[in-house]
Amino acid sequence: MKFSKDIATLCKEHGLRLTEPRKVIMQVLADSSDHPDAVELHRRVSEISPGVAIATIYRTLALLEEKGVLEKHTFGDGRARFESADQEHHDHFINIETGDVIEFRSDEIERLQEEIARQHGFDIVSHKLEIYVRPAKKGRRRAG
Amino acid sequence: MKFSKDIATLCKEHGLRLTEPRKVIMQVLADSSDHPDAVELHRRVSEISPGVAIATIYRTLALLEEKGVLEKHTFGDGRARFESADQEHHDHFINIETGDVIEFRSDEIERLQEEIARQHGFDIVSHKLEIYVRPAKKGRRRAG
DNA sequence: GTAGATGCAAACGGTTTGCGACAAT
DNA sequence: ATTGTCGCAAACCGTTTGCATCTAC
Repeated sequence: MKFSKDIATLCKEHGLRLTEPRKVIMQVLADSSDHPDAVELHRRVSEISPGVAIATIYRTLALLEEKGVLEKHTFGDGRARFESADQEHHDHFINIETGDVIEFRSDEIERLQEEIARQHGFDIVSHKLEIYVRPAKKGRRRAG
Repeated sequence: MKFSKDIATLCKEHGLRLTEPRKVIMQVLADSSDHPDAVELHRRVSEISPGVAIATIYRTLALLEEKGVLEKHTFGDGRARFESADQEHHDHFINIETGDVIEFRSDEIERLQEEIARQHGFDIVSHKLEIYVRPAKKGRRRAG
């Protein structure tokens, strides 16, 4: 996950103290290429800094979301996942066989959404498109 | 909410006993034009049949989902909501000012999703598009 | 009569919070 | 020194489950 600025700068800019738990949590996020949930994040953080409480993970994530640094997503399974908010908006494929989350973007879909919302008399505040997929298997006829 | 068949028939067809709680739960669902969550459903059921436990609500909903009679949705707030599964697929607007859920359908968006999934080497299993909206207010400059 | 369904209460899993201790500024 | 942050444990909320009882078939 890529942040717009380095960790110390992000904290300073948002009036957050640069504490050890925060450094580790943000570093782990920065080093993650997937979308870990809080419990998985806690596991990874604990490998580096065993004392960090899961409450601190949640508080830090909530804080970073509040500051607009992270975006929260909930992909059906009840657990929240986070990603950097400074990226361009995108949607997600969720590979139901592996749990992997893959990002994609379609300007055409974005545009259609705007159009449909307008037709219904709405302004879009945000949206979420999740496509649950499995790897394409040509000629596949039954589940295997 | 409209079911494809009457309640007795639905139960019989799926090997479910036609019990009093089930009759009431399904009747309340049939009479609902919105998408109540389990707790709200329990509240409505309790007005008619005060003895029904919330566990029975959950069990009945899970059973009906399993039998393909209902579809489960989770709109961000953590609570599951249900709708009849025999309708044509559609997506949802969620009015963030009122909590109302409005259904819509766009064949064009459906088609684009298929196309993009194919480009990524995926088969779509299901998908979920939720557009969080507020009523359009022309010239609106600040929140009110 | 029997298996399935129910009510109750306790358990669950993810998340949040109150509190006193602690440490970044 | 001040105030934000921390770890801990308990609370929370929606949901699920074990168990004894009940009831539709």
